[in-house]
Amino acid sequence: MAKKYSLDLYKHNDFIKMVQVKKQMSFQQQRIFDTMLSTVQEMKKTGDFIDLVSEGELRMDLDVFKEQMLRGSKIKKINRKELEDALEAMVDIKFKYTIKEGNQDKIGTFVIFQKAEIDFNTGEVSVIFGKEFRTENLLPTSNYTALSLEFLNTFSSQYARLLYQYFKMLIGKNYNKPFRTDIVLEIDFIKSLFGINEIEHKMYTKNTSVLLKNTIEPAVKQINEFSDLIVSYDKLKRGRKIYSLAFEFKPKPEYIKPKEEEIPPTNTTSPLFIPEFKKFRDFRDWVVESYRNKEVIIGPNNYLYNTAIKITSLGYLHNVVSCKDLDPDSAQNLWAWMYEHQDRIGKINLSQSEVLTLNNKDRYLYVIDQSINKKVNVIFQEVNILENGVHCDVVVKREDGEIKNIKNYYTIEKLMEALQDKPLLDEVVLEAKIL
DNA sequence: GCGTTACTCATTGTCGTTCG
DNA sequence: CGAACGACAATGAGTAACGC
Repeated sequence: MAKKYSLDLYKHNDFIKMVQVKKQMSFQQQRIFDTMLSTVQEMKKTGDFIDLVSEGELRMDLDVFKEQMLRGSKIKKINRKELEDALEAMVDIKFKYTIKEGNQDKIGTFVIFQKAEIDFNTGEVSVIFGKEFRTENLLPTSNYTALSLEFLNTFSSQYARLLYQYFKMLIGKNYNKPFRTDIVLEIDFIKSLFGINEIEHKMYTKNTSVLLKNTIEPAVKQINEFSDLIVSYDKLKRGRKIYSLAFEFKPKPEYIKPKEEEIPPTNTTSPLFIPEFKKFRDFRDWVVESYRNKEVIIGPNNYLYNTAIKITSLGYLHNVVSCKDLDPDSAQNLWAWMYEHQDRIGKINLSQSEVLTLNNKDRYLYVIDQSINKKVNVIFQEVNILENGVHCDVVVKREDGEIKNIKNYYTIEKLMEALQDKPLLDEVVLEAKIL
């Protein structure tokens, strides 16, 4: 087992230590314990936390503490009675231990918090640790992951709390780049994770299926229902014996989004309706006003198909790919082009095929018409780039209005060379054939 | 704020089934 | 055959919602 999980163990050790402490707590005690940890984390985040832990005392801000108590909980307000209960629950937390190493054979218990006090005048929650309790066991949480009280407090199953925190630790802080999204856990490991032992939970040690049904199953159900994770698992069997569970856990899609979410609002929330302008001046003023700090067009004439242009806060055109403002001449040309192609404004999610089609519509191609075996001019309608990204199919219109296809003949590069603004007469540029 | 009620969770246990 | 599984029930503890 040590071999199998060696990758994670250094991180897990801290966590397991924590869990073993936690498993001895009642549900309420777990809640208050987590509240305390997240208060510390929250204060560290805002820089308000003064590290007094080495002296065996911890001071927390009462408002932050209350805020954390409320997170994810159904209660709307914390009153004095609830604070009293919380303090009582805290001081009641004990840790039982057994040592059996070499000559040593001891059992014992110690309190984790000797004293917990709220001073309403200074607005402080102060906690004094029991002498035996090593504070480094308490605080590693801040190193592996931020507690998600929001979700933790929606769970009514204590195993859901433990399992969820375990997965969160493996995923890490970044939803988009999870540290891990799957793990195989041996049943013995799960028992230690949940703090299940032979003396206190006979049936869970005797009968694995009962263990799974009563602990893992409801925990996974609650995590899937209430939290930001989706969890599934497979039972791995040796013969009939379940020896391990293979878990898969991923952030729910709606929580991975933030990156994508940032782009659409800046790009597509632009005015949906684009008025037609008869005067260039009006057009330009409207575009600058509507698209300030936003991308306005993609792949305009003479630019690469994926080059997006945006309007800077000062109203200048700015090439997003090269990160440069356009020089005055280019800007003037592009403004003129945009005025001609007003339907392109705001469409910034176009594919290469769409950009080339829109940019070249109604230009001319000079080809051989096989049906009459003559060279003719046809009008470019549409291009579809093939999967290889090099060749393309082209849709053209004959003079009589009939639509024809040129399949897989042109490369994109050759097509661009072949397209002309005016009909050609005698020169043969290329020998593309239409049937 | 208090007591009642309904519900969920945690744990143990029984019993029949299945598969090695 | 027997070990392990799985369905189901019983029980106590804890919690939330409700009405007074």
